[in-house]
Amino acid sequence: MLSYTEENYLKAILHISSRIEDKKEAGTNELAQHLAVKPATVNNMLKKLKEKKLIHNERYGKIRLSVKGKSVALQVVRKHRLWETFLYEKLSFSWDEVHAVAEQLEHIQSEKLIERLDQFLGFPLFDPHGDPIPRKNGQIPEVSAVLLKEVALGKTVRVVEVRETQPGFLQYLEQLNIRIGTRLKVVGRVEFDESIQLKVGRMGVISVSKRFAENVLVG
Amino acid sequence: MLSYTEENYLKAILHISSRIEDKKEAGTNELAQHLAVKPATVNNMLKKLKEKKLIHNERYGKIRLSVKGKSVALQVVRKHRLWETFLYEKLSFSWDEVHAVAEQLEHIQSEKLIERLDQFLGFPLFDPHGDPIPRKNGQIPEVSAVLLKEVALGKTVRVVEVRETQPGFLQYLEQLNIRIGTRLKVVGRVEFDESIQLKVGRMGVISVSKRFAENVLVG
DNA sequence: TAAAAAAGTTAGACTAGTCTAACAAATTGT
DNA sequence: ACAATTTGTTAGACTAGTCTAACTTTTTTA
Repeated sequence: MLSYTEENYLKAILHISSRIEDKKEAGTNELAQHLAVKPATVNNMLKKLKEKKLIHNERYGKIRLSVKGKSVALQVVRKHRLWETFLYEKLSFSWDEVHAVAEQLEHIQSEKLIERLDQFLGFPLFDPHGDPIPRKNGQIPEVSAVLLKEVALGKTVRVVEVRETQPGFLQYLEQLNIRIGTRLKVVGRVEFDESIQLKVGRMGVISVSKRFAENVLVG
Repeated sequence: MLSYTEENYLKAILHISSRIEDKKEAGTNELAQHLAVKPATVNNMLKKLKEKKLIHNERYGKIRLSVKGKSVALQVVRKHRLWETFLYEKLSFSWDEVHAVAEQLEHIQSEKLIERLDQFLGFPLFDPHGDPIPRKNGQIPEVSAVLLKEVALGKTVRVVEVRETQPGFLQYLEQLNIRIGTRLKVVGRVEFDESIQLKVGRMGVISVSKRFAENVLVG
């Protein structure tokens, strides 16, 4: 049985190494920042995770999850996203409130609880932010989605997932009336700052930044 | 914000000191046994709890919760019992499975979560075991109820609680048109098998078993 | 009522997870 | 290419919670 802390390290490694954007392996500093601890602390923990064969890592080298480590991390993510779904759908939490509480709930140890919760929620494939919920066997539902940034002018698409989960961003989306499933039409592009003009549902046209368009996935 | 461990100590003190049977104050050994740690460990923790003004205790003296300590302990119990109710009612856990998982869930920190859970469950006053669920303000629902079995001949009473909540039993009650609030009049008793004759509402007389009468609380 | 038993306390040590400060290796940017 | 910067490592210390072993106080009982 892994500790709360160990689980968090594995989850953080998974998150960092599955960010496609840049490279694909986690480093000590990056991990430290992600977990809000000091690099020395990370280093210390890496030694333990290596001994437990949950990660591969050699001195001054990058950090990779072992098969076992990845499986644990995926189960933690599964629990996190199932709880988010529960909070959102059953307890009417708002989009931006679910994350913090799910951070705690994801560490509850009970196979049966998760099985039953999954069932109670109707075996959802995606959480309220549109992120895929790993299955019990570690499989991840496909998200055939594309960054809003990549969508051709004139196309109409549907919001499928939101990358950035900080409350401020989610509240902004809420304010713009954009949520999972909302239809968007790309009606313009501004070269100068790479911002994009969108028609939201049947409302007016709004302008969103490049950064915004990199954090919304559509399909 | 108290730690998981501190909360457990307070809860244990509350439990021990509210067992009316014997005396009413907790001792170091008793507490140690209840928490599955050594007396020395308890002693160590008592020092901390005393500093934080959560308990009253002097050298070689008994241990009592302070007002603040009791309030914390009651909230932990509240959370525990709400989660038990959730597991039982919504996730179909059985009577004997709920406790272990609720032990973990009771330490999740989120006011809102508990408020919403309470609401989601319909503000229950008693958990699946019939134990009262302390309210947000620390008030404990009165259990001024009596087993149907104990009711004197000729008396009319109202169903207050059902101890046994297995589906079969509940379906049986449904069939007899008995639910929370139903008026019952005890119109007869059979020595031989301790069964009881009841008049239900303004319907006819029925006969229920001893076992039945031990699982219905009235007041 | 005093010896035995039970209950409670203290000192000192260990583990997990964290920190700071000093140091070492790798990367980068002219 | 090599100095500067970034990244990673090590040693040593701290806190929370636990332990064992030795000790003290209180309670029980012969």
